[in-house]
Amino acid sequence: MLEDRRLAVLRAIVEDYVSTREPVGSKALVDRHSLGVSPATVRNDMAALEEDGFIAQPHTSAGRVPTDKGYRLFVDKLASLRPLSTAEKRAISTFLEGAVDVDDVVQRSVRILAQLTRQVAIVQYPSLTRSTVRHVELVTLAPSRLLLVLITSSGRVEQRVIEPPVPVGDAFVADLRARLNTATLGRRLADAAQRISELAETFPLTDRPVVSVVVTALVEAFSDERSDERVAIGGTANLMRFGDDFDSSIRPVLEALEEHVVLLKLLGEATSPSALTVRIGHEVPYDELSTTSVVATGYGMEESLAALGVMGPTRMDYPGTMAAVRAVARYVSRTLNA
Amino acid sequence: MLEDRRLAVLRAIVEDYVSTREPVGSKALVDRHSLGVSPATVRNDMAALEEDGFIAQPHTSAGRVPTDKGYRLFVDKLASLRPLSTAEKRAISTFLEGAVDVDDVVQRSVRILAQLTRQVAIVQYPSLTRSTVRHVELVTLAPSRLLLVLITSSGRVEQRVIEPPVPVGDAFVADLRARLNTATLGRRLADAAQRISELAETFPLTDRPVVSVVVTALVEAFSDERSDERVAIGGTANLMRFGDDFDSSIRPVLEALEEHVVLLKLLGEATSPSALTVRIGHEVPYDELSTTSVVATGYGMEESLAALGVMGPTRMDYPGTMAAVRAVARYVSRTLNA
DNA sequence: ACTGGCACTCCTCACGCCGGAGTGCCAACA
DNA sequence: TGTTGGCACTCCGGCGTGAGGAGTGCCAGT
Repeated sequence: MLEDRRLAVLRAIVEDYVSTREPVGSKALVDRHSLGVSPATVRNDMAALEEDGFIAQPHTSAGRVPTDKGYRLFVDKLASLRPLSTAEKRAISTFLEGAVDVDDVVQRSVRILAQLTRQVAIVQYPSLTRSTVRHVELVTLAPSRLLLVLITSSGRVEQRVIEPPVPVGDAFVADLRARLNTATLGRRLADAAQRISELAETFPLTDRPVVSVVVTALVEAFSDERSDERVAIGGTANLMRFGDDFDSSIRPVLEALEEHVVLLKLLGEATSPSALTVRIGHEVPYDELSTTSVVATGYGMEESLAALGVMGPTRMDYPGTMAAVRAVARYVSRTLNA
Repeated sequence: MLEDRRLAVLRAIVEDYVSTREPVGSKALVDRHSLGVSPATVRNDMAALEEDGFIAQPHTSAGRVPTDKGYRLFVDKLASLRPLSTAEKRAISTFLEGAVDVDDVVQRSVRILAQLTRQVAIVQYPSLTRSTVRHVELVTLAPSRLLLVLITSSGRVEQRVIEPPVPVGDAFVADLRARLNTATLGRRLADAAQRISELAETFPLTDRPVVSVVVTALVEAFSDERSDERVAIGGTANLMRFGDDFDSSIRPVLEALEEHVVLLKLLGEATSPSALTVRIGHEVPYDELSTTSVVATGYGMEESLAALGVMGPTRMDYPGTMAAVRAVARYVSRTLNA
């Protein structure tokens, strides 16, 4: 009972602080929430919460502000995901359905996510590594110039221009193409790379040099992780709403946004599509971002798996943000799968 | 002589204001520049310049600040492009040479441009419309599922998945592929679109429905201007250096950066690779951006033409910025052409 | 045409004051 | 034991005042 009320007080503090952006005092708290007790009682609870490190006061005799630990408890124990309105769901759904290819899906996702959460949104491009080979195409552009095209089940297309050491005939190319396809079709990329490396050895020695360059290029395309490293960003203008101190709060975020490696690390741990990862303040693995939180999750099916999320001030609307991130991830997964 | 000195005073005011960010007074001017006259004389000149609308004072008895008109005169008449150091040239050159494909060139350009100018850099992806068809590939993914891949001379690849109304055989696909290629190879995209529209009519009536969807998709890919509309952005963190008012100065820029259409319009007029376009303050076609300037230019050869530039406060280092923009454009053109 | 001097304007910053919100503590009460 | 009202205390933040300084415009002198 006593514990219960303290948690209720913490919840109220978090909610008020998130919406007002100002330290919240005992009086204001009982006014705005029906806690059924007097301010004096609340003060006692606050003192206890502060003792335990869940809240803090910026200055003596100012209102209380949640600490990172306080937000953590709030997220873990107190927050129920606020379900999105059907209008919002519809918006996500129809907006994503308009996408014409994978890139477009990613770009639309980042927009809708930024719009829903009113934070900075980050979406990682789907990874190739878990997807499978849908088709390998080998085209003669010129006698000693081949075009290699790899199409994956995730809908991504990688291409390479290859210049074999000696000119090759059409028949040879056709044969090679057929063999490459039978060896790799439907396999996972890492698996397929293995297969074609073996495949090279079944060719007569005279053809080896040509086969070798093709295989090398293809293996490179398989393991090409550039698309893993790509991210789309949106909602930068929402940084304005931080309203916080310029230098200590916004600059690091803008700088992080330029460093895609950093963003990937922030999204990094969130690989599972089922779980939401929430990093609050100092839990974020960069000191400069210690006043920001990251809410992320994985999306996609096994064959094209990546992460998306948002970045914002620790003082953010966790229930709403978490719900939005989860919802967008689900719809994106569904869209990609269709 | 008298006119000459007034212009010298204007130049000095612009330079000082750009570097100090503070209104500049007559005393400070004669101290920092060897004008050979007394502050009182300078004051007279200033009064005349203000009369003509080239400078203004924020408050009575404060220093003078250049107006948009003043900056305009400065860039038109007074500014000599400050040549880049050889170290900077080397940096641009080697950095761009490391690029592996067109996308990479664009992304590297935007980085180097942001770094050199310390402003927000914008680079439009090269346009397809002037490039030629290098190869059209048609692949059977499933009996009634085709993949269409278009490779252009600019190195860009567009792909579409097509679902023909009836299943098609491999022989038919091969024939269609051959015909598409002979009809379009080496032609400009707009031209090629024309050809294949005609091509459709040479097929027997029974095949028309299938041919039709393929042709439609290909024409769409030809005329697809999405790549025209794509832009890369960098140096957002440089916004911090504005140091100006948050809301009136930075917010509109951040918002513009989200609206790629706006950015394209800003770059829009700059299509010629030879000329620099400088829009100062109110000359920028958006009211919200009336405290920012845009320096842009075209880049690339005829077959892949686009624009790049930077965006910053009107109070920017025009000589340096213009030189950097021009230099990067040249190096990018050279890199793309190689 | 340029210069030095001078009175005037007006911004900026520092200081000090005061009000108000909030706290902690205590004594009283259920 | 937990809750409540009262009370003295703290300290932030806004505001008016005043001194200082940078800059201007004007005028008379060269």
